[in-house]
Amino acid sequence: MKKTTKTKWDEAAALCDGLSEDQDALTREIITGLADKWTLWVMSVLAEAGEPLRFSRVLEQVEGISQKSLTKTLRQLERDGLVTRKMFAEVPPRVEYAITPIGIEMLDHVEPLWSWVAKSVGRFQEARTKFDER
Amino acid sequence: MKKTTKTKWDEAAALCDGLSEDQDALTREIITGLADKWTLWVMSVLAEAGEPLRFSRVLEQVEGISQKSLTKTLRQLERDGLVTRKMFAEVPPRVEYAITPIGIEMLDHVEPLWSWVAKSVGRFQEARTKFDER
DNA sequence: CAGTATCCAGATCGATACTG
DNA sequence: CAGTATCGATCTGGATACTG
Repeated sequence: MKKTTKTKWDEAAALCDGLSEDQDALTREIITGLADKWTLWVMSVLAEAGEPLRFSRVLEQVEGISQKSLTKTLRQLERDGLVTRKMFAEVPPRVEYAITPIGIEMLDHVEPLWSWVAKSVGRFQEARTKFDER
Repeated sequence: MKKTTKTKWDEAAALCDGLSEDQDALTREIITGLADKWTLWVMSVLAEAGEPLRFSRVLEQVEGISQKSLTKTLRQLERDGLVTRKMFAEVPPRVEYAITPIGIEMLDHVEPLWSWVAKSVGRFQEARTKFDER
């Protein structure tokens, strides 16, 4: 019973065994980062724009985000190579952010999961209702 | 430029538009929950076990988790219908947790993303190195 | 055994004010 | 314009102690 391959999960587990401690931790960190409040939203805004956007454009399009959180989110994304930051030596200053190819790849891999959750949301609602009315 | 379909992301966006506010929020919440420190680990332990596990077995197998965090994680998973909790009226008490079919589906949909990140971890390391040495 | 209750340290995030 | 600095409310998670 324990040795049958019940889920595709085992494949991922095998893959992880081939990673160093650091790499495994980084993998987790990237996944965790994805679920941070604003990360996906910011990335999708940049992806949908299809062109570099200034800080203030992003700030507008990601409704509800604070300047501070946007700065932090963009720095993290830049750090991981998911977006680029280009500064122009002008007055007033101009900074443009754009999604990178890896960033797009990332979104493409997140999308199926997201879609599945969205499609399954009815089942989750049901589960919660049942749970709550006990 | 803006009207071309550049990413699969647009599909997900379209899907989300068909959801109510509540459903959209719940979708996000499920995704966010996935990235919580212990969620995936606990789920994969239950999936790999292939049979119900007692609280203390899970506590052992998820190294480093505290009792409190495990309780919280399991409650959330139970609430969303991803694991079941079965209590036996015995002394000493026995409680068994098992992954549900939806839970397995969920893991199956997380796995491709996880694998991609694991495979791409080298590129992320590179990005960070470059970022740090500036 | 399987929790709950309590305390506490650290992280997070928004709001606000200030600067090159 | 695009940040940084700072403060405070909120949340998170671990350690510890206690209970049906």
